[in-house]
Amino acid sequence: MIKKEIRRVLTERLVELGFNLDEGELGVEEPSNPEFGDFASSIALELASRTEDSSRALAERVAEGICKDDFSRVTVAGPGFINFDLSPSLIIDSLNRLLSSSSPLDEFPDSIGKSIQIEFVSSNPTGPLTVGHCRQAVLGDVLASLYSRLGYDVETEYYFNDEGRQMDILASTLWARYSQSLGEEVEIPEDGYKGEYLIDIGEDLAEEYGDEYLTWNDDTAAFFKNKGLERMIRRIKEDLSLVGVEFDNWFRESSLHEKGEVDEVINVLREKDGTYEKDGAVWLKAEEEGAPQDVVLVKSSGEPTYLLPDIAYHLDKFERGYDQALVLLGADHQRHVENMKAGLSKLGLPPDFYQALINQFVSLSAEGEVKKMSTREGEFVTLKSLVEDLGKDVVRYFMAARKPESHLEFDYELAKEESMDNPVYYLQYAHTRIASIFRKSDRVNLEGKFELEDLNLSRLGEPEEQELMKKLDKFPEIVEIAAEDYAPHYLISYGEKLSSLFHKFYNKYRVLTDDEELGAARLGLCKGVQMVLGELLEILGVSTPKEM
RNA sequence: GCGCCUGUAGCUCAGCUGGACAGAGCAGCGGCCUUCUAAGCCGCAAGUCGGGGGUUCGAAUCCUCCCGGGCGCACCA
Repeated sequence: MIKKEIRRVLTERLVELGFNLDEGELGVEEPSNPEFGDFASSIALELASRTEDSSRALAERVAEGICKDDFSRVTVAGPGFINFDLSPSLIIDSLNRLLSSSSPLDEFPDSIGKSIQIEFVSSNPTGPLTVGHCRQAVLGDVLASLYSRLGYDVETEYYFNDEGRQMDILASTLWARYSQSLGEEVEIPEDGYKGEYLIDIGEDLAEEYGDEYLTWNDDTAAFFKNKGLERMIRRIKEDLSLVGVEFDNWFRESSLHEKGEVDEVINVLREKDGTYEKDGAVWLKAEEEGAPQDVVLVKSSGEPTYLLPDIAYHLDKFERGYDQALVLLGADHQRHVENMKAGLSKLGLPPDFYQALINQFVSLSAEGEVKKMSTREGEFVTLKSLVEDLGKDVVRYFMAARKPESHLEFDYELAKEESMDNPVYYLQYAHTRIASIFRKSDRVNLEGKFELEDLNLSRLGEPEEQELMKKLDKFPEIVEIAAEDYAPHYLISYGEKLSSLFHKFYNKYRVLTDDEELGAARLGLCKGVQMVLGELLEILGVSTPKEM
């Protein structure tokens, strides 16, 4: 990465001049105006106040001493910006490194000895997954890919409640549906789950078990609870696999109770003076830890609230040895996050262990198709219907395209009808076009490989070619900051820009030309673009078709 | 009322840890296919970055107030 190199050179020079500053703190920008070079630093503007010099004079002093080998130009502009123009050889080296590596992210080690656990979706098995869950599924899955590319040890986990009131309601509703499908006059419970999915499962069970369970008793209740849970989890897994998401672990809340971890946590919290009793309930002293107000851990009925097992769950994660636990939660859980932090802080966990990424809701631009879809499905648009209508690639792309903390307005019309204008195809098409060129080229063997030794990349002198090479160089940094900022959408912005540069290049120049040396160099450039775009699409979980 | 998120072109949104004249896609208008797939390219038009103050050499970006939208403020999960 050239940017890192510039940062290093600049830091070195500043140290030489007697400044001591933290590495990485140094600002290096990519100016929007090409006149200001490939990279620019405003460091002199920031540091000038510490010296006798004007910012302009300081910039000049800094620039003077910078080794010029890697740059065709180092200039001082405006009030004291230092602008760098990269030398062609530096850019070509970068492409050369890419072409001789097995992946654009080779520079990241396979393992950095850090681990992150990512929990997402975690919807309780009482209904089908919706578009909201779908966004989270995609975000979580992409983040997991990003971290694993960076060398983290990554584990994804789905946490679900498998007992308690919700499961009882699931059981009684399912029993009612089962009975109905056998012709019995049974009403579903008032607070039951009304969606059609339980009718299907009820019918299934009726077919499989006949009238064996028509009488409601403890055994029947247990039977439908088990079956309901099993079938719902199966459906959730099926839905997730439709968008290409698979979890490493499925974690049952009941296992925490079985192992006594919930009781243990409340005891530890008591010991650490983190709780008190009021009105027959046990409260967490959350306010002391920065939460807006104290919250109930154990109700006066003796039942734990949702918070307590979740604290126990995260202690469990901590004890499993992860360095960091990231949880994706919907906007309505913001308060819960504050309570969790308070609870974990009382337990003495490191403050940065628990990380929550709050994502805002998804709304569908409600026209035509969408409305039909929601009446068919009941109250909500399901993940399944969305993917069946639009396909995995489109859904994943759209769900990852916005920053998580923004509302996502899913443009259904654009996603569905406009195959021509649909942005997801734009990236895929760039990748496919390259595949097509390779098919036409006799320099490329069947595996898409070609000889690198005789590539003369210095033939790539056109501005479009230079731009492409520079852009390719930036990919690893994009992956890094997308992971750090929990911002998968950086990949989308970058990918659209890279594809755009490629399409422009493709339109203006021919790759396969009579000038063999030039053609070979351009094939090399195409290969680089394909490697980066392929890696990017793979992280996003979007396919790379050979033909479109 | 309080807290979190959000308000950028007609629409949907980018804008990297504040940086040098604000970007993209869609929609609109006008061009480009005997040559590697036109799912593409080129051009035109379009914005007081919600509004007012402040910090700074420099603000869409930081602080503050106001206005508008989403979510939350349970012994629900």
